Amino acid sequence: MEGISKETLQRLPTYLRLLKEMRQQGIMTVSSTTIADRLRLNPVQVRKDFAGVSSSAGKPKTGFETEELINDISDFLGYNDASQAIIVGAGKLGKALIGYSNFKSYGLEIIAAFDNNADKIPNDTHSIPIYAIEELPDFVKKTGVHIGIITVPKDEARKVCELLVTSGIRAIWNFAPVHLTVPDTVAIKNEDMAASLAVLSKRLSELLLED
Amino acid sequence: MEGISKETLQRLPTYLRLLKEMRQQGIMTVSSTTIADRLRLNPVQVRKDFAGVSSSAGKPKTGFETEELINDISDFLGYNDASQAIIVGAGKLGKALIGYSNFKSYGLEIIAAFDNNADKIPNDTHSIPIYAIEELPDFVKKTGVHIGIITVPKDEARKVCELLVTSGIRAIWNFAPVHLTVPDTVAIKNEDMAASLAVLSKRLSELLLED
DNA sequence: TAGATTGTTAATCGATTAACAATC
DNA sequence: TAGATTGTTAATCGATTAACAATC
Repeated sequence: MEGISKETLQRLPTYLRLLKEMRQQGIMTVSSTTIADRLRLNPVQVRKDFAGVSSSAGKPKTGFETEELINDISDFLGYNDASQAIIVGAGKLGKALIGYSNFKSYGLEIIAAFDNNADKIPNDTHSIPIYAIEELPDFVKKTGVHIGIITVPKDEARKVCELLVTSGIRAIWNFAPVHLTVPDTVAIKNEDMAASLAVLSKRLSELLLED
Repeated sequence: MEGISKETLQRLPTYLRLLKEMRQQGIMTVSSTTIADRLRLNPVQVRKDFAGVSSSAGKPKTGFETEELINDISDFLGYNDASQAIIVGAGKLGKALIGYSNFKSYGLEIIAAFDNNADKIPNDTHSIPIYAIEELPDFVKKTGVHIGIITVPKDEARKVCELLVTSGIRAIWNFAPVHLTVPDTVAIKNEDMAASLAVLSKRLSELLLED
């Protein structure tokens, strides 16, 4: 229960995707070796990760039941009971995330968007309402929503973050290119494209040197 | 030079942002303690990270020169000579990334987009051309572009990835919710929203339990 | 000088992996 | 039975942090 490291936690969604893919192919049972091969991981690591979240043991010689693993991991990640979230900033990135239908299968349901120019924004395609940002605090209080997603330009991000915190939001997913900090009573995940890009670029330049 | 861990590498862009912010405020010199406080890190870690990328030492009692650090980190990350990239998939997310003007300051220049329905896509706002996907291999060969960004729906991602690899792309930044694997001669970064969300959700539920 | 801050060495911590007995 | 695969203990590896002398 407690023994799950952050690293394990981050691998779980990847396992889940692969397992679902395998299930679709009619694969009923899968070994840690197979999974490790597909994901370029160590089989011992895979087994340890599974042991942390799944009560059902694997069988020597056969491996794990695909279906059981899918259930256990989904449960552990809370994919079966979605949490509600609001998003602030209905620009391109905001809309992309709103339209990203997969979120629901990841246990996240975006129920409303907020924007400075709520009235100017054509509410095409999307089924969720867009409100003026002034209505945010009341909305949060009324609905008790816990998660806020920030997709505003970087100059507004800090202000929006504060507003979310004072309104009672308890978890913030920040896509603006600023490092936001919050009180200890609030969880934050700074989604840092620049950091990802740095890793990729570095590997690329190593590869190019090898040629 | 080689001594840079992946973790350090990922922290560098964060340092850089903070340092630039400070420079704008006219702060000429900064201590590792100050930076650590702002970013919730350990000051020793900050100093070690700096030592890995910057030749200029800090001065006891005063700290580091903001400007020098900015230069050294920017150089190290290659932000001063942008790499060219192409993007495959000009849907909402693709357009959001294309329009994300900040990339250039991160050393990434997106020079063209490719899409199944290139002709149907209104090439609004954006200055880069959108081509049919069939033209991708020739384009890559002609321009020698190294980096490919995948923003197609998940069912097409694998196919697109293969196309990129066979066309000669050497680094792939994948935003589709699939775990892609590539030959060792190609660098890949699977941008995994589900993994980020898992970490955030877990912290949130821990917080809510504390209440 | 006294005090803040540096750079570095050593200790700690945690995650990954190797080794191996158990078992289907 | 023989062989593949499991779960777990111990060894390894690497990153973080504590301790501290050096110095502006």
